[in-house]
Amino acid sequence: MTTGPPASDDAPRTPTAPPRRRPTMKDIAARAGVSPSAVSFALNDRDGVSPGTRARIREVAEELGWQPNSAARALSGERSDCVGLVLARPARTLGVESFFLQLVSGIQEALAARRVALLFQVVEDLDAECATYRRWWAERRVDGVLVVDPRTEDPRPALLASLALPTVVIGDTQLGPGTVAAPGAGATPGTTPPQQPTPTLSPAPLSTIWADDAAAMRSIIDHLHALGHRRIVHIAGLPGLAHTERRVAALRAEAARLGLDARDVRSVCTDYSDEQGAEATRRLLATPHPPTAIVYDNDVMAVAGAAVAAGRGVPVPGALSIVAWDDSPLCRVTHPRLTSLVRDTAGFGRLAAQELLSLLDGAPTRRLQAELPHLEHRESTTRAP
Amino acid sequence: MTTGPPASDDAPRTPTAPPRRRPTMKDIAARAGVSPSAVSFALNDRDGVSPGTRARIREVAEELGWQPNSAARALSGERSDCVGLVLARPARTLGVESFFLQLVSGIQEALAARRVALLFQVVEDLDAECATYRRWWAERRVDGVLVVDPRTEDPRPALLASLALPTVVIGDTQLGPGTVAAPGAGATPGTTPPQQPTPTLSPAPLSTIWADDAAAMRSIIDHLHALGHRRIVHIAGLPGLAHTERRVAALRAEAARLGLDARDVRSVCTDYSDEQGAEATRRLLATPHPPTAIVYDNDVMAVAGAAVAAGRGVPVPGALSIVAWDDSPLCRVTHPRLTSLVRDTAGFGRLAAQELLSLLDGAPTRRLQAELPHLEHRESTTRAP
DNA sequence: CCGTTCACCTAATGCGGTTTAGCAACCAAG
DNA sequence: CTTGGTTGCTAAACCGCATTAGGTGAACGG
Repeated sequence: MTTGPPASDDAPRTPTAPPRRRPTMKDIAARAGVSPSAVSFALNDRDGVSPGTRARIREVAEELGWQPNSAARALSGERSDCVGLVLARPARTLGVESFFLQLVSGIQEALAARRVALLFQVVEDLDAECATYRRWWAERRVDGVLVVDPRTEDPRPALLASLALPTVVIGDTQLGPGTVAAPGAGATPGTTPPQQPTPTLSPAPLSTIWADDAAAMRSIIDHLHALGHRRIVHIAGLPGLAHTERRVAALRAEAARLGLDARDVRSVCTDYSDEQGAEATRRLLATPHPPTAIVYDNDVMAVAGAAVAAGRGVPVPGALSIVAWDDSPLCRVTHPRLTSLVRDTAGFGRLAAQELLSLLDGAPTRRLQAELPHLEHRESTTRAP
Repeated sequence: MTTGPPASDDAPRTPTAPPRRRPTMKDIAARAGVSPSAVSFALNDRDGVSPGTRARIREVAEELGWQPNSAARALSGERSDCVGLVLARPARTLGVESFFLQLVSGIQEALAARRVALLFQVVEDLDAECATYRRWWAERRVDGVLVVDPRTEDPRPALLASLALPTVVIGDTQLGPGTVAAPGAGATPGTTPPQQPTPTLSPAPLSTIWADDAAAMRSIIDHLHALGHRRIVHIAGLPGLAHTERRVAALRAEAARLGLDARDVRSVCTDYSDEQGAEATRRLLATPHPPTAIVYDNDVMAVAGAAVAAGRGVPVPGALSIVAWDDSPLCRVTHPRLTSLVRDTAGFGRLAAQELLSLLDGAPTRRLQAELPHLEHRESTTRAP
């Protein structure tokens, strides 16, 4: 025995209790009368074991309730069966959005099926997020990571590539409509143009799950335009985020297409907090020609905005139509209930996690498009006054 | 073989890039001209190394950017530097409450300081939660766990005790005021042999962080009572949860103390969802003698209830006062803003995580009381009509 | 002056798996 | 009856770290 002190931390100390030592493959081997290697082969579906022996080993393993020691696996197998997710949001905006827990819930569904665990970390900012990746990499904690809130100038893909951590970006770092075939993903080596020195030569696979924000924005604007709205403001989220920029660009493009004035149809950026959503709404309603419709980039700001309107005596939807990007129970508890863009967030997470598992299996990188969201018409939108 | 191609997953494939193999202690040893054991001693602050050598080794480790391989540590050191948190909530009620992300955020603060990671899992129900603990135990994934949403009849403490997993229960399984010293910690009902020599010999340490729900409920009821309210309904959460039962009991006791009729002051259980919160409110307002004040067990139901009142033309707080248990931005975006019970949820999580770390260090189990919450008076409560 | 202690370091072992090399038995072919 | 190739298994090395048992030289005490 290597443990000098008689009782190590979680060894069974009570002699009365049944020995609760976790069974190892050696135990199985002894019980089945074979060598540990045979057990390893049998349980990992590798050949070199006869069907009969395999069955017997499986039986004993079952009987003993054996489960692989993840640390030992990680040490020799070079994989930890663990993926990471870092959420970098200032504490202030934490915990109000329904988005993340839904996303995580979907992610887990996909991971659980493969016995892969999720390492989760909440940090304050992007620097801390990068530090977390470095630490996870150095400690071999994770096999890959899921990246959320991609930005227009995002250091993370390059960092993760240099760390050789398989990655799935949830959302898209690209501004364009996303029809380009896997530009940053390092699709096939050899054809890399020399202009981009390192990023194309990515040592780590990186896939992207993208949502067609432009199409979604079009559907919202078309809906409002059809209702006669001509002054529409988009209260956006954090300006650095790629999807914010995409939505802003999409709004501008759509306004141009419809021949609407850029002063009447525009975006205002916020930090996603209820305070800034309310403040922006207050400012807009105080202008001489207030918008007749406001599109909010999340549910919390939409609810906050609706409250501001109510507080100022601006009837919704009579004088102001409201659309929330992202549905949640919040949008249904207000009065009137908010028209909102419904996305299958859990499904989004599931898709991302499945893609990461594929990458870990060696599948080629991809750009996957998430299901198109749809606009759920409720009472907060109506004809322009 | 897990990977078809000969190159292993994270071996440096690009000759141009610097060899990105993670440095090991052996590398440090070679570079510092000592044996690997000396490196281990030096980096773990064990004696047996001279100050000079120790400094040199530290320097080299720093220079190489060495970080311990968590798998190897876990394998030999018997600790994974990882703790687990399982959230068992039906998907429907997920992601609306602000509570969990705040809690997790606080937990991480405490864990990050000690380089302990958090394994996070969202599951559907209690059975799945228990299965997760078993799996984590079998796979040696975690050194300990944080348990949330304790119930009155809770199988988890016994399970975790039998698995010898150090545990901190966030909230309290007890119904009473909580002065009893950790009674349910080591009791394993089924396996207790008749001799039973030492009941204090608990197989796994279990600490509890408890919040004084009774005092909190008293402060709310006293506030409402002082405002003249005599018909007060408490729209509670899930009936199985210990804190729900505590609040219900506290309400009953307080009503008795104030000499209020149990038909006028009572609790109604829900599942925390906005739907049930709204439905309960609707039913209450339709009775011949509707309550003049409602206390909601979470923010989402409170907002939903306020919306129902608004929809039915019941002025808040004119005809109905509303109190939300747990503050969040939600309570500030409604109109009027909701009076709510403010707790330091992140602090709660921090405390729990610190306690778990203490347990892992071998500290004795404790019952810690969380900071008392306070009632934030806003516009949703006023004198009874 | 020699045995003992002590400080400092090295060698070796084990954690629980995976993986490669090797070995015995069996079968078909020569 | 030997040869060569499978088949089915075992032995052994290894992953990166912690730990324990040795082993060396210097200081020390008698």
